[in-house]
Amino acid sequence: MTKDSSRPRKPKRGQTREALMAAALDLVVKKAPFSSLSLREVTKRAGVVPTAFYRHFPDMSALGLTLLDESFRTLRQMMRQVRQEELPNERMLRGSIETYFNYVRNNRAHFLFVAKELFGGTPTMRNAIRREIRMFTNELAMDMARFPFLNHVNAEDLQMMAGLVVNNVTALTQEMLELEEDDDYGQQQVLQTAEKQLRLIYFGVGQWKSSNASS
Amino acid sequence: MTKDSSRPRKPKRGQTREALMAAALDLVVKKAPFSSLSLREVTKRAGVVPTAFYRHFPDMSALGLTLLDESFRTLRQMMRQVRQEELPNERMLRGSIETYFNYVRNNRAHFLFVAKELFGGTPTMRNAIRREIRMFTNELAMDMARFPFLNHVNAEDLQMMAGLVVNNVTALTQEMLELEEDDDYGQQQVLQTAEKQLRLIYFGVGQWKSSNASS
DNA sequence: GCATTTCGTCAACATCTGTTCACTAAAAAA
DNA sequence: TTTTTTAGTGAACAGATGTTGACGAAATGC
Repeated sequence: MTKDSSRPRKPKRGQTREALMAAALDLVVKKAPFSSLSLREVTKRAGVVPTAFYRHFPDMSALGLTLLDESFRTLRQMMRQVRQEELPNERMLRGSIETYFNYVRNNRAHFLFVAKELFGGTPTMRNAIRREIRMFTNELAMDMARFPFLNHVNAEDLQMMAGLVVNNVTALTQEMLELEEDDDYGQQQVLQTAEKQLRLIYFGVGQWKSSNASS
Repeated sequence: MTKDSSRPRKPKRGQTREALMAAALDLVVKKAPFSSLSLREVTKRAGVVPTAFYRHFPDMSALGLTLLDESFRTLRQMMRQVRQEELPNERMLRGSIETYFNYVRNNRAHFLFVAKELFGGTPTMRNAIRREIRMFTNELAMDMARFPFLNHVNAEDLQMMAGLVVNNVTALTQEMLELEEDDDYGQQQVLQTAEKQLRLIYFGVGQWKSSNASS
């Protein structure tokens, strides 16, 4: 009986970790929130046996945190790049927005993952995400502090303004994620809305007087 | 053999439906998103046997939709009440905000449920929620259209402005829900931020000129 | 009063879950 | 090379899951 002399049935060795992460991300995109994925489901999609999972992660929540880290690592570096491009003014707005939303478009899976975990995840997960968002807010506030025309605005109010921007961009991102991947018209629509809304905020900021309580 | 002559072991009859809904809501608050609740879990907490579930709902997702309806029914009526209280101006802001956030505080469970389903739920669920939110946005835009000082703003831009407000209030609501129920300081903080942010938007709206494309 | 429908219980099923343990092929270290 | 460590497989477990069907008590209709 001619036994099959070549047996590279599992030629991939050392790539299982990445396969697991990709599988999980995939399932999140086209099925359910991460919190409701089962270990077996993920391993099945990754093409490995369930027990192989434990060679790479102690449990599902560890996978989740790793995925979260991956999601934000690339996002952070993009944000840094956007921030040091130009000094902000009304003209810069459009460019930044386009850069950001293009990034969202090209990293749909990661954003979907984060969006679903922002509320559906474990407390640990939720806190991690909120910490990142707060960090973005802080950085934005610091950037704004460097504008001459915002000199008279105190730190607390700068934080408030940055929060307003971040809240809105977050909401628009979620709106964008709900659209079909090929719905170019809808995406353009969201982008235009975003630009207008940020410009409106920009106007409001110009009118703001920090010291007022009720005068 | 003295048999127990009184056997009111399950004296509650006809209240199971409410018990199931309450149980589900309870579990959502202190455990996990609705999507990850199991039928057995819910019935156990409701104090009934799993099969009793089917007397009231065909499956879990039906329960979810009912819960969603309940959540929005009370919210809608409150919004209507707030809207017809006064004509909006800067002074009205504080009152409306307080009313709204008090309502959030008193209906924590329902809001938590909605927040977690907004992204974690099934497509059906998500669409239902987004439709409600869009309705609020539309109503707000219609209210704004009645202000004299917004006469020169076209319908599309009114929609955009209303969207900005709703986005932000939604985000702040979520922030509020993340706080402990007895964290009075934190809640007050969010409320103050909300007021400032809405006032800033109010300023921006005052500066807005609809017709401008780039001039 | 009796008949019927409503509504909850109980037992049982097939399926899926996370996790264990022993085993082995491949890769790295010696 | 030989040895050791790494990273996969496979069988098996106890428990939880959704759903079925037959049964009975309470509520309702007549």
